Amino acid sequence: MPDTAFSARVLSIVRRIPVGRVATYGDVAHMAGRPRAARAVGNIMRTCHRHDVPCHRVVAAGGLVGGYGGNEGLKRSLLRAEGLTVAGRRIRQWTAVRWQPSPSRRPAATQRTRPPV
DNA sequence: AATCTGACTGTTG
DNA sequence: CCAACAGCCAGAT
Repeated sequence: MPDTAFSARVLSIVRRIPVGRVATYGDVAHMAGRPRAARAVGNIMRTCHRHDVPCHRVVAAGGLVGGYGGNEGLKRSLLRAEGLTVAGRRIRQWTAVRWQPSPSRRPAATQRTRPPV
């Protein structure tokens, strides 16, 4: 994947997603400044094989697991290994595990690093 | 520059 | 709930 400003922003954002939390392709696109580039984010994830980028924490809209290079089972396993519960293609406790870097004005105080199990 | 390709998404039937 | 469709976007040809 090329070394563009967009992909660099996307990668740095994905790297910040905490263990046990997830963000949608659209969320990442929005954080990267391209609200409608969800599909492009998916393409970046698809071609990013860096071990320091937790691409399995980037999921589809509505709490769906989404794709993973034809190995969605592995993606589910990785998410479960981080404490998430996955039923079929859907992630449980969706609103609780969805990562939002700045939900309000006091991120640190309200921010939860791990889901309430 | 034009076209094709999807780890996407919202709408519609 | 599922499938088809139509937008959308960055990257690769």
